[in-house]
Amino acid sequence: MSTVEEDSDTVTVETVNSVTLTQDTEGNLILHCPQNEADEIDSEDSIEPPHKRLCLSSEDDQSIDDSTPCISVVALPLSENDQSFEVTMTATTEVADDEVTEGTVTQIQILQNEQLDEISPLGNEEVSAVSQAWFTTKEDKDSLTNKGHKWKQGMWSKEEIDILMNNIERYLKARGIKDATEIIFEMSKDERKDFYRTIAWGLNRPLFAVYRRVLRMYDDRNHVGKYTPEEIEKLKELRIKHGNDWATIGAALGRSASSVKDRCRLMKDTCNTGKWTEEEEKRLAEVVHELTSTEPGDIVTQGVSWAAVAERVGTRSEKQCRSKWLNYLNWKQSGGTEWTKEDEINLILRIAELDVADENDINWDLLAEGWSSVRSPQWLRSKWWTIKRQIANHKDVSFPVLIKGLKQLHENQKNNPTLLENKSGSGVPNSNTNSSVQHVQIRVARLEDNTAISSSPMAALQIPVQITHVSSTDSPAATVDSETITLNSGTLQTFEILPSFHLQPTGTPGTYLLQTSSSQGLPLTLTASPTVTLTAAAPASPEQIIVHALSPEHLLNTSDNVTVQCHTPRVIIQTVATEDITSSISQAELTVDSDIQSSDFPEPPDALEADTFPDEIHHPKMTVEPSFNDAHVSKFSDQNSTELMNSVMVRTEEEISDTDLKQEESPSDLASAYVTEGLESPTIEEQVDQTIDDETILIVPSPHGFIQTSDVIDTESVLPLTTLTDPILQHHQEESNIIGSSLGSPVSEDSKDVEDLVNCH
DNA sequence: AGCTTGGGTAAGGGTAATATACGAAC
DNA sequence: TGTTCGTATATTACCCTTACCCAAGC
Repeated sequence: MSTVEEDSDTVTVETVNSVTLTQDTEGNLILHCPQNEADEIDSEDSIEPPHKRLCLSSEDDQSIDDSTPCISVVALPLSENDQSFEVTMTATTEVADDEVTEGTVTQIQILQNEQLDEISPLGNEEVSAVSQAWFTTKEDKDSLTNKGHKWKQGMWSKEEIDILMNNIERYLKARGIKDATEIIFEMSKDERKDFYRTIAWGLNRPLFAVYRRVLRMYDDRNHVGKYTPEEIEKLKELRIKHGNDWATIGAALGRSASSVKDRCRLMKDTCNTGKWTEEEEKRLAEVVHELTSTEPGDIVTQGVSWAAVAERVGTRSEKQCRSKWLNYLNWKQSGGTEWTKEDEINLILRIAELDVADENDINWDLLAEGWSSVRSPQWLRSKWWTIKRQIANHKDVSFPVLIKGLKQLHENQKNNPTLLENKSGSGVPNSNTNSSVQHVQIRVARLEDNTAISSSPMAALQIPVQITHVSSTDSPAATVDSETITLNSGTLQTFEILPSFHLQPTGTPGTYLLQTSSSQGLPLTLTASPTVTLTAAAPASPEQIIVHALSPEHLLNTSDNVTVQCHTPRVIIQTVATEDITSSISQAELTVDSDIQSSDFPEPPDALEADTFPDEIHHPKMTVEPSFNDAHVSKFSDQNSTELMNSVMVRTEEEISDTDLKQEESPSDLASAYVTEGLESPTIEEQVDQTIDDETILIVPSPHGFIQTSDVIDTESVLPLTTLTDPILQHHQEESNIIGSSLGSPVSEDSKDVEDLVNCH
């Protein structure tokens, strides 16, 4: 296991078997690693594996700063024979630029068990106590709560699912089992003895919740989709025949038990659909008040047995009753007022004031209290959901960042009422907040390997690419001409983090489609022949895209001229060579000396849920050499003895601007700059205009990506290649309403936003 | 016998995405 | 008057928790 010299920037890391990084509810990154050999002996048959905590802290910070990522190390039990090593970055840390102290150097501290409590009283114990205990009763939970334990409830995040899938994958690998369904559905309890406990590692969820989640995920009769009329008919018959034996009904229908149970809940022989009659509404109100012992006019949002209500109402299902009551009737009855734009702004501000790190921490009951235009806490939450969706990548943005972006959005609208007037004048309703959304999307993407790439001769050429996707729409302060969108300081910008992307082979050797997740259609193609070419696929967005290509060293060494071409208009491509970073900052070198294959790069959640697991996992050993500057955690491959260094950073646009200008002024400084050919160079003015805002570019690690902080890449290391004019914008002006139709992604929404704004002028 | 472990079931509150209805503007 | 389009409302597939149960092992 690793040791640390705390009095310097350096870190000595010994070989570790396996490490998984996860994130707890406090936002801490938890690095899970197996026992080392000594530990394994010590801990044999012991109840708790040894725990080690890796803490990332800023050299000059006084305390644990909010902006400082904290990495915790927790020992993760693996099979005894497994000496392999794997680093999986599964947590995301987002650090607002303005919270970052420039020049901070982050150290790694790896502390032994006895020191854990000094870092976090909850920390590791919390993880094990919650996720390793099977508890479902209220008493069990109360007991844990009283002991100070907290755990996550509600919907599983993408990160959690990634951790879970990763754990399962490792469990399977360690036991040479190909298919998890063998364990879940075929093995006896005894045979799968430690399965759930093992895969629950790193998840701050009750074991029971993990169990439920796994069953759902692997049940191929789940997620079957909409029920056909034929299925409904058959379901009715089966219901009569088998009553509430959901397992039997489900088996007969090829659906999961919970699915048929849920579907039956929606069916009532006497159920009406569509608009509620006055009579029905009256009845619903009477029943609700009667069953809750309340008076007409009282606000009732909780403690209602909707099944009982539906029973009494007679013509509606429990879901219909609940929905009608919470979203309309109760509010109407109690003399509620209409929801206005001011309410919307108010909601954002109020949520911001709560200063919660996680949306799950919002107390909607409290928030809704005494707010006459709020129909119910549940309604308010759904309202929040629609507001949230103004941010295209809201799912991939941390909550604080999202709030910040929304605040900016609305402040801008407030400060620029002409924006709304203009929009109104051009036929766009003011209330259509979506059309005024402006985005700056920032992401740190990871190189996603896959089987197809692995089998390709070009697979070895793995180029970690950081993409900073800056999408900003126009504002009255901005100038729009036929070729460019120039952003002035008044321009509203919202930052978002794009999710991970994958490299998809196109069939042309060395050419990959750079594919983002389903909701993120980033129109870029990465061509990796001996050169690296980034090509925008049409239709591109009228946004700025800043691409940081972090070239593996072997690539740099073997190819002097890495060419980055971007045919997307107004795309700023910045390549960041590993050595640039190395020379300019203190950093860790992560050396890989055994294979890592596609299996080390988990499939996206969708694919995971479809049970697509790699058959083999290779665990390269890793050495971390001195001066691990920051939280650098990467995926590695030695397929070509590649030493990869991925880094994550937080930069301001000013920094980028500086760099860009520097680049313009002294091209000779481009020690590792890659020449761009046939591309239009941006004017300095453009660059300044684009970056004059004191806005923050937040670049955060994607799950399985890398961690970064502000000082990882300095201005010297980011080398702009070019900016281009925006053909898409031209396209917009030539034939509007076409853009984005084939993308169906937030990018296309962005395009539309710009289009709307352009039309205003 | 009683407790613990490792599940298992049903009920029902809830979420998120989509479909549909509605109404205002053109 | 008809069409279009944005919004509100309704629907529904799926998610998650709670409460309770059970059997085997200790």
